[in-house]
Amino acid sequence: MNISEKINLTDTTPEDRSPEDRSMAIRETLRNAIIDRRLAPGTKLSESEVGSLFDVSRTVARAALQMLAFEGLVKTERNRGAFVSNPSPEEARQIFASRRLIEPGIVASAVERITPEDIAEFRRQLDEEERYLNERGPAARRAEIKASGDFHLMLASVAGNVILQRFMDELVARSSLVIALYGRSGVSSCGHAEHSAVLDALEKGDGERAAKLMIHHIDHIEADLDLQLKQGLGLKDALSLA
Amino acid sequence: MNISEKINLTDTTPEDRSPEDRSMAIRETLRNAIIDRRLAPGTKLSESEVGSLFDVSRTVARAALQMLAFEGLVKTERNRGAFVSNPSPEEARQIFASRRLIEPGIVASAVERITPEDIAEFRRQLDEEERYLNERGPAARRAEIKASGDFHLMLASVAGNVILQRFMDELVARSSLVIALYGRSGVSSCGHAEHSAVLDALEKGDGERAAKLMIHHIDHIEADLDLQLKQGLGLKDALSLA
DNA sequence: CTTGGGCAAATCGTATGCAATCTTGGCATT
DNA sequence: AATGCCAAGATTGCATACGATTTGCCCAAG
Repeated sequence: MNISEKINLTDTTPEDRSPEDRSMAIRETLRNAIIDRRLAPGTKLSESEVGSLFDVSRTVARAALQMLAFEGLVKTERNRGAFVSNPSPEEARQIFASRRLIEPGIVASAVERITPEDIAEFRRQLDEEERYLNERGPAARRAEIKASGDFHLMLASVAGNVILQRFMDELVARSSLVIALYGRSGVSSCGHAEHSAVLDALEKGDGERAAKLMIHHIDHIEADLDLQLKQGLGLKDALSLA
Repeated sequence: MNISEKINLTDTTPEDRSPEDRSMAIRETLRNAIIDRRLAPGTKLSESEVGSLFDVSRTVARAALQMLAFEGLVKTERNRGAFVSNPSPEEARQIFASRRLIEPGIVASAVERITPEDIAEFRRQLDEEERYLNERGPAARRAEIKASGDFHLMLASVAGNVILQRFMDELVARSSLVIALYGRSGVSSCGHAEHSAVLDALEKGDGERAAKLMIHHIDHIEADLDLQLKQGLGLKDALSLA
């Protein structure tokens, strides 16, 4: 199967494609394709394929894949290639444990720095979320998941700590993979309401409450997963390759 | 100045130098050189220099530098090269803010998983710390700083969350850079006692107290820094290049 | 003496070639 | 029929070559 159909090469604007750093642009495009599930876990991303897709040499394609490997979105196997990550249930648990630790802190910072303009921006974002929520079809689903993650990333951005922001970038992206693999229900139907609630608390300056709501939100997301570890077998990776 | 004298190429054992992943080994060696200050902030690390030093091509040297750039230990400037990071005071604050957020959580996980064998290992580690503390000379200083960071990394390891462990890897390494730049006193003379106190609390199973001690410990480290922000100029990077 | 332009050196960005390694299909053997 | 083995194909790992960009120096002009 050719992955080219799954990748929208135009979702990075042409002029951000500055004279340089094409590998960064490729990383971004692949990242987006992965987090909104156009590229399923287990998909092979060979250097030559990626390279020819973006019309660059293997060198720069490789650089992009290395970056993705570093943030845990792809796994590379020696002399075999790069594959979209297939997080284990244990990894999933650790991802959410990390989020439970970090996000309340982000909320606490955000409540002190958020501006009315930020609030308005958040409202727009939530409206968009809701719009996708009411649409049908896989495209809307994907957009909804993406938008849902963006809420958390915007929050991290408002918090103003670029290090935590990068950590959240990684955690949100990997969460999306996990949800793709282990999610059971119609995703975050509850998620939207919870996002709103967090934002309301932030607007009132009630950081305490916002943090609590955020933890509950994360709990709910994780509770919606089916993380039975039918592990113990090393071949479960092979089985989930499909 | 040649950086070769500053790098101990043998500090990775020859046989861990498996048939492959030389870039990983190079990254590790450079990392160690950076975090214990043999390579000062601002030092230029050109691809060819690193390559010839480790007797590899620029390709693999470049991969190592990319990884270091990803974890914030070096900064790369387009068409100019890679330089050991020169964290700004603001970055320093964000690093410690992140640690204040993450480390208490790590302690909380660790207290539930720590074994008597772990405790013994920690004691050994603290003894080593103390030994360096009582020695004189820059080498002992460097070793002390390294050992002090290792305490936090061991804790993360015991906590059992590989994601947080990786975050801590980055934060501890960058902290070392920050201390090198902004530290004022005889480093962690107090640090050792505080490490012991945290361990004691862990041994007693008092996670609450251990977490509090850890926060105070981080506060003390940061309080020892001189983080006056004479910023506002974009060229401050150039000034601090020395 | 200072300033501006231009040339040379150094360094990075990228493409490509070759060797090593892994996978796959078929064939022989049990 | 099942298993083990071997050769061919494919893919990565690495090195090197070439072009682009930046830097620093030197010299000339003011």
